[in-house]
Parts: sequence; C-alpha cells; structure tokens
Amino acid sequence: MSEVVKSSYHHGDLRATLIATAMGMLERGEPFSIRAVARESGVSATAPYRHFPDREALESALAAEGLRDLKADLIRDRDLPRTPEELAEFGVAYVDFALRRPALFRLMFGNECNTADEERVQAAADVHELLAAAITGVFANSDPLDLALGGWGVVHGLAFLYLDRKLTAASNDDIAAQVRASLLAVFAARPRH
Amino acid sequence: MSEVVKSSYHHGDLRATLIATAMGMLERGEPFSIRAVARESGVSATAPYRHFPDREALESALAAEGLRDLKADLIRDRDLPRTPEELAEFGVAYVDFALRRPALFRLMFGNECNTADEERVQAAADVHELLAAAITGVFANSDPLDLALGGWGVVHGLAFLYLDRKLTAASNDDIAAQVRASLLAVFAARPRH
DNA sequence: TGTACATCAGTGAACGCGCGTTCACTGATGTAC
DNA sequence: TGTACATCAGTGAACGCGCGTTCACTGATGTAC
Repeated sequence: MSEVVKSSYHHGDLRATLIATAMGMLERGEPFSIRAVARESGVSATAPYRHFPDREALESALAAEGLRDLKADLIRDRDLPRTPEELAEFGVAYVDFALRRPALFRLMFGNECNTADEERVQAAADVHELLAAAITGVFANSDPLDLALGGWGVVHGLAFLYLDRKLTAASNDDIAAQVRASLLAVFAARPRH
Repeated sequence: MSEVVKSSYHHGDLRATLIATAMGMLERGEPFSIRAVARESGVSATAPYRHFPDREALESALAAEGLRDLKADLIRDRDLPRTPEELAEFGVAYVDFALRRPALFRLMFGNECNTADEERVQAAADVHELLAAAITGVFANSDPLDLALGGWGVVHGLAFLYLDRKLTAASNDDIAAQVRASLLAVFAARPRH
C-alpha cells in the first residue's frame, strides 16, 4: 500500500499512513482505536498524537474522506437524475455505499459529529447539496427542502435498517432491488381516499 | 420506584429491578454496562448473572420493552390512519419516540439484534406489522410491501439524522413540523417530466 | 411445631483486557554560519 | 565543506479507567418429615 521508504525513525508521512491504515481496518471490520491503528501502522501507540490531537480528530479525518468517497460514488458516471427511475439509482448507490463500507458509514453518520473539523463540515455539506439537487431536479410540486429531507430520510433509513439487520435480504443485489422498488413506490404513492 | 421491601440479602425481584434501573439509566443518557446497572441497583457486580446469562441478554430485554413502548406510543389514542395527514402523525410519533428516548432507540435499532430472544423478536414483528398496516391503509396503488418499507425508511432515516445531529432544528416541535412536512412532500411528489 | 437440609440468590475478590492519554526521553533532520 | 545546534517526530513506560466474566463462597429461604 504505502511504499514510502521507511527510515526506522522518521516515517515520512505518518499522518497519511495512519488514515490509510485506519480506513483499511474499518473496511475489514476491525475494532477501531488509536492504539490499534498505531500498532497496525508499525508505530508506537503514542506516535499518532504528533498528528492528531485526540481520537476524535482522527475519526473526523476518516469521516471527511468517507463523505468525499460517498459523493464520488453518487456522482460516478451519472448526470443528475431527471426521472424517478434515475433518482432511484441514486438512492440505490447511497444504500450500496453503506453496505459495502458499513463501519465507515457508521463513523460518518452514526454519532454526533465534530463541527470543529472544517474539512468534514465541507464534505458533509457537499453531500447534502448533491442529494438535494438530485431530488429537486426530479420532482416539482412540493417545497424543495421538505422533499429533499424526505428523500434523504428514505435512503438513510433503509441503509441503517439493512445495516442493523432489521430487514432481511438474500444478497446485495436483492437489497438494491428492494431499495429501488421502495423508492419508486413511495414517490408514486396515491391516497385511497 | 420499586417499593419492594428489601431484606439485605435476597432481593425480591432483582430481574425486574435491573431492567427498570437500566431503563432509567438509558433515559438519563448514562453509559450502559452490567456493572453500572448493578451498582445503581445496589447490588454486587455479579448479581445480574443470576438473571441474565450475559450482557446481551439484558440488552435484549430492554430492547423488547422499548419496542412494546414504541408500539404503544404509535397507537396511543389513534385509530389507524386513513389519510396522508394522519399517517404523517404516525411518522411524527416514531421520530418523537427516538428523540425522547435516544439511547433506548439506539439500543433497539442501532445494532444487529439477538434473534434468540423470542420476546424481542415478537415485539419487533408487532411494530413492523403496525407500521405496514398504517401505510398500506392509506395508500393503494403500489406494492404494499415496497410501500411499507419505504415509509418505514423515511421515518427511521429522519429519526437517525436528527439523533446524530445531521440536521439542525431549534426544538422538538420544530422537528415534528419538519417531519410532517417531509412525509407529506414525499408522498405528494410529482415528477417534473 | 421443630429441625435437617437442599436449593437458591446473593457476595467479593480476582483475572485479563484494551483503551486514551501524559510524560520525559531520544534519534534524525535541516539550517545558519 | 564542516560543524553546532534547534527543531521535529518518534519511543516506551506508566497512569488510571471501566469493562465482562469466573470462581469459590455464604446467607436466606422453603420444604420434608
């Protein structure tokens, strides 16, 4: 991974290595702690403190990167959706991200976040904006903010329901299909009365 | 709370006391652990093991109770909704529960659950069924399961977004208004094209 | 009614764990002259 | 080009924490006769 030449002492770019290592551990579902990340980076338990004031700062850096990745995944090869069907694919991509990178997703969203980290705040704002643009580009006759919130709600809720095993599904493809169908069903709902 | 006469040794109904104490601690936002619950119940750290095989069993008992409470809150004084507006109130009640009892809500939903606890499984099924009945009673022209899933998704997602401070709101009344508006906006969405 | 005894529901000491963080330190690096 | 020295980025020992869980135990309870 990091092919930096290591002098035994000074590391080169420990900050980047720590983030990359931590990201890998999250991806592998290993428990996350400063000590574990340092260990896995081949460095003493206290070395990270040269680069991050505390555990929360490292977490925030990871969350920021995750948010940027999520945005990239949502955009990937896609224009902004123009139809409910295209919008549903946006939603599928959101849930898919959560399922492929569960620990990271939880770290990004699963706790109150540190507003001190400007990078993270910016990355979060970018994602919000993208989601809002996606949904309000497709639907017209409702307050755009309410609509955006509702749309985000659905995919976010489905993501966590699957993540926490409150819904059963055989495979990730299955889940994608369910998410797609649910989104379209909700947006097409017509009252009985 | 528990006015059982305590002989110094045998407690009377420690199991119930542990659950009640733990519930109180969750409500107060105190960190949850077997040791802490035992301490707060005035009993040795190991006494709970007479009543619960391990930590997870106690957690499951609490989750089951929480699920029953949630169901009761959703039903409270309400018939099943007949209009989108009434359905929105159901959604508001769901989010409101999450905000009033955040630690409990996280314990109920925020991790993979123990399927060994039949009481819990039953309580969860009851809630699912109620939510599905509520939404499919209002909307007609979509696959009921897809619709139910989507509807649950919205409220669940909004609940966590507020819980995790990803959305800002001045007060709980504010949140209720936003949830109501979002639900109605989503269900009334009409494509531009 | 009284006693022997099994059973049950507690106790308290102990184990091993991993964590975040502090501290005084030391080895490597780079800069000024 | 060589040397003195400040600075920087690591180290490793240590602190205190709370946790889940085990173990051998003991005090209280209830039952059989």
